[in-house]
Amino acid sequence: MPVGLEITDMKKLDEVVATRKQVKQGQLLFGNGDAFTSLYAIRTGFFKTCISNEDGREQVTGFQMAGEIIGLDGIVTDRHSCNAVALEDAEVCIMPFANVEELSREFPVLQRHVHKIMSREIVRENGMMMMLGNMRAEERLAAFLLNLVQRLHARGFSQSEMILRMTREEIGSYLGLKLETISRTFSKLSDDGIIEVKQRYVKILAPEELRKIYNPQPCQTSI
Amino acid sequence: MPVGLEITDMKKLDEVVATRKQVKQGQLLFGNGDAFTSLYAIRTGFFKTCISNEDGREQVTGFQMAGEIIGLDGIVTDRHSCNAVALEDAEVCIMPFANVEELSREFPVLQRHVHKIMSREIVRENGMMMMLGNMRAEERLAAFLLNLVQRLHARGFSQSEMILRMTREEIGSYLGLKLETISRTFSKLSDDGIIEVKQRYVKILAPEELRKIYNPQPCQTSI
DNA sequence: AAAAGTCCTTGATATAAATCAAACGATTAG
DNA sequence: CTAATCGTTTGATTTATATCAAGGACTTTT
Repeated sequence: MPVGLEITDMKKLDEVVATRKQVKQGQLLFGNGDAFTSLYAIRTGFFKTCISNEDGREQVTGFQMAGEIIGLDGIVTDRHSCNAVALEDAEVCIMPFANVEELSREFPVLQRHVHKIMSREIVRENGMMMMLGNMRAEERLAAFLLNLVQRLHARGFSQSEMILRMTREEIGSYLGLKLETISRTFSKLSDDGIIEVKQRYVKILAPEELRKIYNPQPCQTSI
Repeated sequence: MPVGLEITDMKKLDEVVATRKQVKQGQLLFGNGDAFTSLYAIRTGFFKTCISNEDGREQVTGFQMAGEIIGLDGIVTDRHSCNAVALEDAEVCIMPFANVEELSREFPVLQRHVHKIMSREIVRENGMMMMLGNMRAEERLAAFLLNLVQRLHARGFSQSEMILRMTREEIGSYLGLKLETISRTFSKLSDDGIIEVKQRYVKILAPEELRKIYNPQPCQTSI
């Protein structure tokens, strides 16, 4: 799971911000099929993005927090292809994409910045494909927790404790697992003394152990 | 799996093309860690992109054919984070990214085009997350075959027959399955009269059946 | 404070896919 | 032409996770 310090994103994009918008917990910022007009920089709060199948299966494609940009999925077809749902009361800056493009033509630094944001998302999703295609439940959850706490730490929060904003079911959807498996894996990590879990509260007791689970040593082969 | 007619990509980007490059089957166009300088438009041939873990697990992140653009992963860190391997002798146009950005500032149409290419890749990877997180082996292979034949058809090839450029193992890596499962699933689809398979040759006999597997009807609930 | 609704945990069992193993077919090298 | 290699198929068995089921914990409503 690639990580980036997106916390400075907002600063550089301040100039293109037109207005702000409040989104209450549980509300949609945008939904599948909505016309695409703007990117959104999260100021406060926490979002999930998810897509759903014709037959109703849902896949969470990401969790986003302050300083991160959502809405990039809409550029290609001029319609959004996912739902962005606030998992807690949130505020976003609306950045009309026409403005972003206009200013990007004027300021190469902004242009490069926009390209990096999109490339970062591509690389993040490459990492997700590796997780979903190759890793076991424990590895996926370890990677998820490390990524989440790293991003929170970059925003000034603890590097070991956090309050999850999402349910076990949402974590499971993101990681390609069922909620029972998430729960069992939390319990396993807790039993092993690697984390402490109490509902939405998670404390990482042994970050090195967690990293080892995520990056297991290859088996030593003789000669 | 989202699809797009990327066949026109090259035309619009013709102006930024500096030079061409031949890549022999099995050779790397670029590799993980290489400095990022350029995007590449495939003129002829077929590529895979893949990433690998510290412990050696490999994940194929995409298969690319004529008209498609590779190298977007390198923008964010100025280094490539995946390997691009030619699965058959290929020729690419090298598009130095500095040129792409310069001309994008000059021509809004090109700027929009570049943004759409990146957004399309993000949306494609969202679809892959849905596949890897939610679908069964048969559904994944059906989606894969439909996507592949659709892209080939957009390039003037048959809409029912194709020669696969990749091994069962590479398909498996892409779809998060083992090669034996790919082989068994091919056999299953063949036994069901939906496709005809003979090594790398695949013919789709019942495209509607294949689409039904990909998009299974939700169970009819009473009332 | 009781009731209702979510969300979470844990146990028992089922299942899809992985793994292990062997043989087969196609292609390449000698 | 034969051997060797690589990719593929198929069978037997194992395993990780899903599914089904029940109860527990917290939160909100009344």
